[in-house]
Amino acid sequence: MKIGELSRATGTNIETIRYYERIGLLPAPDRTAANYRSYGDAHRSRLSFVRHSRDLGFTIEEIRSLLDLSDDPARDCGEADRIATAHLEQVEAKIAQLVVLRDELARIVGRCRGGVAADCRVIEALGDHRHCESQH
Amino acid sequence: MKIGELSRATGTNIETIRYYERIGLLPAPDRTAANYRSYGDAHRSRLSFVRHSRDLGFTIEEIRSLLDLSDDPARDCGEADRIATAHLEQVEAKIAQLVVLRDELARIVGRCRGGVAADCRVIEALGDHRHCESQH
DNA sequence: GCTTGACCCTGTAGTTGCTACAGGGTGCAT
DNA sequence: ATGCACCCTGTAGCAACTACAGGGTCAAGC
Ligand SMILES: [Zn+2]
Ligand SMILES: [Zn+2]
Ligand SMILES: [Zn+2]
Ligand SMILES: [Zn+2]
Repeated sequence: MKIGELSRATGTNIETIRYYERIGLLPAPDRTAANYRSYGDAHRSRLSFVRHSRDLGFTIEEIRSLLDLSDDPARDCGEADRIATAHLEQVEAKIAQLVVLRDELARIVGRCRGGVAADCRVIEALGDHRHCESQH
Repeated sequence: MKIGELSRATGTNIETIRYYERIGLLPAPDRTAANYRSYGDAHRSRLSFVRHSRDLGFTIEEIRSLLDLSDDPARDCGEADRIATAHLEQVEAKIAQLVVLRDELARIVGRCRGGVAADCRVIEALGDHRHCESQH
């Protein structure tokens, strides 16, 4: 499989595939006589793992650890659990933070009654946190 | 006011203040004989506006537009409203996306029963989106 | 046999919003 | 005069890509 096929098979940008190779997330594949990268099924499933994990929000370093783990099938899977649980907690924290932001923004947007910038409640609210009802 | 005082007054890193000046978000202040930046109240309130807007998640370019608007008090404030409303919608979209992610992650994490990596349901789920119940 | 177009290669620079130096100058107290 | 806190410029780093520039390869069609 050439890089374009792998790209289509996994929905990954070609430049991203080369990037993953450069940072050591994907192993360097064999090359054809013309120096083209030549991938097999193992590459495809490894890249799918990476993309799916990225889609779920894991960082590259987290994925690196998860790949190390799955490369070593006899190891205890506790670390995978820890990484995934920590990530879940981060997502929850991020949601909580965005919800506070959303409520504050909705309050701010709702105050605009039109008119000139000098009288705009939106601009006033952005200039002074004391108009806010939440910490953020 | 020297840059350190402005930094303390607004809770902004000194390097960040210089960065904002470099990208044209804050006007270059006067300098003392020793070439130190010297700020006044107008700078302080402009920087507060910037920081507060950043805390609310606006991008630098959005803040640039908002500042242009507030520099021109006779202009109609409709654009401020549009920027803030668009940003609110983005925050809502991001929350919705993270909620989907959180639910999927919670499902994945909940499936780990311990044991070796070869049998881990977390690693299995990360490798194959077909185990997922949502699009993400 | 020669061109056209799709594909591939390397290497580098750009994105966002900062943050962290390195290597130097200034100002005040002891 | 020497320490220390503070200031200056300029550059490089972070995450995770993305976008070229400038070149090579290969099969199809004329
Ligand atoms: Zn308004
Ligand atoms: Zn606020
Ligand atoms: Zn497990
Ligand atoms: Zn999935």
